[in-house]
Amino acid sequence: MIIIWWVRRDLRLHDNHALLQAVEQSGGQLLPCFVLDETLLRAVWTGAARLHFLLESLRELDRALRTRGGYLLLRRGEPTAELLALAREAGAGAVYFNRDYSPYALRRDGQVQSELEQAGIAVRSFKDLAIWEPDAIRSGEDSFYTVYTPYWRRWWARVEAGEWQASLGAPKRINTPPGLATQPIPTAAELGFPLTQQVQTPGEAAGRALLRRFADQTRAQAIGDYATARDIPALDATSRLSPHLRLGTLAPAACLHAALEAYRATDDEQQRAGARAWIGELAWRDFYIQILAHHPYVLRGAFRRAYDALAWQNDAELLDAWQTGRTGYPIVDAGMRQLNAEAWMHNRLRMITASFLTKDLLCDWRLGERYFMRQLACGDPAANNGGWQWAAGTGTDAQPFFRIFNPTAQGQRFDPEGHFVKRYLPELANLPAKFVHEPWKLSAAEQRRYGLQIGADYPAPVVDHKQRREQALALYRSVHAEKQA
DNA sequence: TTTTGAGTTGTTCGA
DNA sequence: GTCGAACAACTCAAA
Repeated sequence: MIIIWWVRRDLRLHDNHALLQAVEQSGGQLLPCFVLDETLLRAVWTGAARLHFLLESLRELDRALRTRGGYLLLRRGEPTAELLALAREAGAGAVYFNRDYSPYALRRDGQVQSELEQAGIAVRSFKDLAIWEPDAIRSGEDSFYTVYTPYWRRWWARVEAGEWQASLGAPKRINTPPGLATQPIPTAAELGFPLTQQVQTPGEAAGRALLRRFADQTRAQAIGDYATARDIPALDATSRLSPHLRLGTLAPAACLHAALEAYRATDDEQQRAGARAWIGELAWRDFYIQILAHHPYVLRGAFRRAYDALAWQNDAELLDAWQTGRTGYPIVDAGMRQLNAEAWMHNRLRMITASFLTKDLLCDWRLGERYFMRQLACGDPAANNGGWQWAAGTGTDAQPFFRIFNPTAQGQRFDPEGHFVKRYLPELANLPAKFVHEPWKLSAAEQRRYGLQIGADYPAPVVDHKQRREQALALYRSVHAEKQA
């Protein structure tokens, strides 16, 4: 039987559950098909960087398929219609794909399943995107967790108990019938999304190489140092795997497998803590996938609905200053300029910039959420929404609302010498460490000495943190008072 | 059913 | 400069 492998956000040949099953069941008679869905091209959350990463990874996937006797079929249009047409054209008896859990994906996949089955075509889907799927981790009451820590305990207990197993490997030989209609893979620019960012290398080979670099016990010790070094943005101490996990050029299962090897290979408690911290990031990913699957309304409003009443100011000029990295707070601006330049931002900076937009600029977290989605190669609705709601204090964990990041203190704590800030704000290059996170404190003479005129070469702070902090506290208190009323 | 302990990542203030 | 307490109340999860 010929089987269609419906390629979605699993752009790889290794460790791919739907692909492995499809090859096994079809004896290699496989039609790998990606449907470029016009709905996604029109979505407000789509950005050039992620589209570029997707398309170039598809190009690489096609090349990899060709070395094994196959090729990629690219279709454009509505997935149900395209898959149905392809199945009829090629005489395929089944469609296999890996499950996805966003509201849009669930709706789309449900429709594909029912319409194809009505047409006599079998549909099978597989766990692949998550380590544990949304329904898999339940509390004692058989309900779903909404707090991370107990979720993590259960998640990790099941892994440690050996309940989790990956099926790893790649098909050696694929036989795709020749002569089927396929379209050339376009570039992002050809689809109306000119690329302006320096995006990291897409594709499966790059993803696997990054994981090897990060997990390699003998050389980098990167996983082992992760727990402490990951907070220093000037260091290259994070895995940089987020876009690969977003588009599936690397398997989450391969990540967990590598991290468990590192974890089990040592008795050194710091090393184990580092590995566990990184594994925790995979659990966070599952956690927010699960939150979105069970509470799809979070894409429209606050997880804790009372916080929908927050009266944001949404000042357009302040939002623009934040987006373009011109707030006058160096650690915030460096983070935003990293995002704009590279379609990626260090996690510590994501927290700092998100806190600043919501609690210093008093802008709705959804404005930041949308901007991140457009700019990030790794932008994922579940993780991005979870992160923003956490920063805004509207989300799953009961973060005290008075936990407001101080951009100066955060800079001094996590970038004490200003190495990171200076990399993205060259105008601050001559400043001594003492001033690098508060350049507005330079006297006129010092501004001349260091070649930096505040207000001309670099902006004065657009808001006063101390004052805005009080305003944010009052804003959140007002919602709290309303809840009591 | 009731009770109890705890909750990713922080800041400020005053001793 | 360092340290500990205060900053609120609420909800979740499990005993």
